[in-house]
Amino acid sequence: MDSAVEYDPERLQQKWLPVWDERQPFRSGDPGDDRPKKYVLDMFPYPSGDLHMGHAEAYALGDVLARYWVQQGFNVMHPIGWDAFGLPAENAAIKRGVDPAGWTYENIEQQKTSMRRYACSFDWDRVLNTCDPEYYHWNQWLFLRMFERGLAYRKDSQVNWCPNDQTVLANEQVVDGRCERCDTVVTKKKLTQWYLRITDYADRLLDDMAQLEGNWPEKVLLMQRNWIGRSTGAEVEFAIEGRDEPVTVYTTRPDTLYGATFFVVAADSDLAAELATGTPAEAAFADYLEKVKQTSEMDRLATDREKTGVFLERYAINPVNGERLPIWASDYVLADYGTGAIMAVPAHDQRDLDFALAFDIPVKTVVSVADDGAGDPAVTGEATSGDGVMVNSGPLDGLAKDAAIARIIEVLEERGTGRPAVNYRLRDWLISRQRYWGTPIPIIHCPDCGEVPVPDDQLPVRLPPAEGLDLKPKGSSPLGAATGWRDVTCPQCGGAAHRDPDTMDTFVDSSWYFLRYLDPHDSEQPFAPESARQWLPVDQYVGGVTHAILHLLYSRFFTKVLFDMGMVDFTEPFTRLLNQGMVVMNGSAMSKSRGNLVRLSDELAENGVDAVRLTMVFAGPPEDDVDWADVSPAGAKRFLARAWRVARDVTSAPGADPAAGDRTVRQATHRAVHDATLAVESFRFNVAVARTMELVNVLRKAIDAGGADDPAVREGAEAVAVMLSLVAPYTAEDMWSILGHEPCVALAGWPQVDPALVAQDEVTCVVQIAGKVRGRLQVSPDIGEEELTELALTSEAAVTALDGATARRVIVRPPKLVNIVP
RNA sequence: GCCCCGGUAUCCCAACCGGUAGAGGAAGCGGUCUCAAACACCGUCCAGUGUGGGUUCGAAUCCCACCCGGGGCACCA
Repeated sequence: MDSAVEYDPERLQQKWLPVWDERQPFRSGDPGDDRPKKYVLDMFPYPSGDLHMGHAEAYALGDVLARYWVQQGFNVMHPIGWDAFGLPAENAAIKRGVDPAGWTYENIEQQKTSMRRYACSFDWDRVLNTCDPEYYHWNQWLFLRMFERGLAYRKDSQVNWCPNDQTVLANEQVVDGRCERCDTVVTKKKLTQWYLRITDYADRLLDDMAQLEGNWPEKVLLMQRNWIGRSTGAEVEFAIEGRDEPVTVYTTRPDTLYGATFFVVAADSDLAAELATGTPAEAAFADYLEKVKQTSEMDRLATDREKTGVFLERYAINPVNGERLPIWASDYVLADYGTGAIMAVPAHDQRDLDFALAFDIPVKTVVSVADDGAGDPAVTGEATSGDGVMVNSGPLDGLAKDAAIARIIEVLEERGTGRPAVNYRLRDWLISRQRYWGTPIPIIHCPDCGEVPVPDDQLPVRLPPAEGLDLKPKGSSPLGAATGWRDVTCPQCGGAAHRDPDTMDTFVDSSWYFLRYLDPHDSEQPFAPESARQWLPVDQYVGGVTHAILHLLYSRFFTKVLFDMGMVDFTEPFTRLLNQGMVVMNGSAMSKSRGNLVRLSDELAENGVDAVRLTMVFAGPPEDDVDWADVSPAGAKRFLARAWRVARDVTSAPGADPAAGDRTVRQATHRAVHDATLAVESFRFNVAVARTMELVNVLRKAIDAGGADDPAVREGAEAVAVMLSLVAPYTAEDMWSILGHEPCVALAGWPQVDPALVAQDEVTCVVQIAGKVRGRLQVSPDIGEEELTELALTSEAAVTALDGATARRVIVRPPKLVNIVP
């Protein structure tokens, strides 16, 4: 051993990083590796600046699992890459007047260096950057395959527009009416944009969640279910007076059709405009529409907003009873859900009731709600939406809700004026972005041929250099100004044409990156299907809950499309999901403006990589937030030093037979390993660490009591080194070395547990009298029920309590408890 | 408003199927080391599990109601 007799994290980091770089213990691509596979995936980072505390937590947690599976003898693929396209990088580049590419690659290099030092078990041969042409080439290729299948299409519609970022946003990127990135209030704009037909997959996205049940956080599944929002009901056709074509509405409550007293069309729909034209209400409608357009998305979302609308002086005819229903235009009906028109049943729908009461429209009860005293909705102002008995509903009278729904659908189908229908909240995924730093959409617009795909052999369509382009957001893509890039000849007719100037949403990049890790340099295909069969699906995915809808939903969608294309043989990409919490400070998110930012680099300098990693893992359950004010990296460092000194103080030779050692110490070791194993497998990493600490305490005491040369102490110290290798790789490696072993401790193998040493020799049995602990017995763990009863009844506590009487009842739970009820 | 998760010592957190409430850490306090201090080491104090009811021989754990905190959904017909 050298002169280093004290624990020095900095020294260990400098000592071992080069050794690992040389030995590459985490390579996963070796042919002939016959270990069973595990694919452990961390969500890849965005290269905006250096790594921060949030990265430190996420990657520490993922690494525990990856390293654990390696120790358990698996061939673990644990890759890392960079999600390198996107607005933050571009905005930062604009601010500094530099090229987004240069800026991005510099950040990637910096993060890569930090990441290596942070010592995660990544396979560095598999690194990918989504902004590399060799990556986005395959974004374009996949886009074209979707285009061929009709899954990528262009349409003109009202889209979400962020006035700050000057680009459109997907529905998923609008949170509470604001831009997910910059918090600006989102407005609407009518634009022709590219969409991916994710709605075609709505049912499968919903139904395949059964595969994930129990392996994904319930919360995430619930959020996805809500987001997809499947509802079942019926379409009903209403004839319109003075119009040839009927108008179809969607309703989940066709049973209440007899209760319809008016009809509403979305004010901003084409249908509303058409119906208003030529009526006395035309001017009033125009005024109203103007007002609606000025209402921001924010205000529109307010739940207790007053109902507004305008009567169009037109009537719809109820197909079941011929009643004339006045047609109103209102903004409480959405143009892009269902058909943009509804039948209004005020008695049994709160929104319709609010509207009816505001405009003095009759309310007609058709469901008699059970005798719970619910009054007439028109009087109480409370619509009754529950089950009940149908009344005033012709052939439906007397039926309950479900029967009435079935019956009315039959009636409508017979007459050809209705049918069962399913609707979704989910909308198609808008992927066009009017920004520079993204994947160019590989379509050429030709005046004669229309939308022409760029031929595969001309991919990738590379981004033109940013130099000379004005990247400032101005509502149209900067690429449109790159004339040399934009103007091309049509691949079909050879005429003058131009490239689509938009770039793809960066969520396209991350929707399939887990497949590209198989071979990030494959120049023939996005990934090799046979490699996918070997490695996929991902066994363990680790990432923040912020992506509960967006990224995870899109990835699931892409996977199903790839399945349909025959490129993968599974339908769900991520078998198990762990959501880690955030790192906060004094209960709130860290931010510069709040002044509560903790710099990762400071923490690493102060306490070392291992102590920071340990702090993250030990703070609590991984899903919980880590409050940096509540944890103690200094304490973590102290513990690591204690553990390290235990190894230093071991004097027995490597290979000494532990069986010759102290049995109590051995029991402590085997129990610690046993418990830690269960804890890691169930994501209770903090508990696994606590068990390791406990063992270190035992070993310290044993050494201080003269056991430095006890082979059982060596056995324990080696177990500590291996267990610590999941969390504190530098410390663990050095301990392993001090204990006389060659690197790498990461490959040492998880310690075998001897069940005989885990079992207790003797356990304390509690003797309760009427549920209260009154005595204790030392008994064998496999004591029989009868023997234990006998022992308990003759124990001092029992004899005193019973005072000669017979127990009324004796509950015996060997070996730990006897409860005597006198 | 609806749904989900959580409330255990001063703080962060453990507690397998209901069976002795405490594993681990932090802070505090006392001590050892030191000229002194820091570090380190040793020892030690601290709760009856948010509140109220119920089930049970027995409840932190199961059930009901409520309070508090966090999260999700919220004109989707």
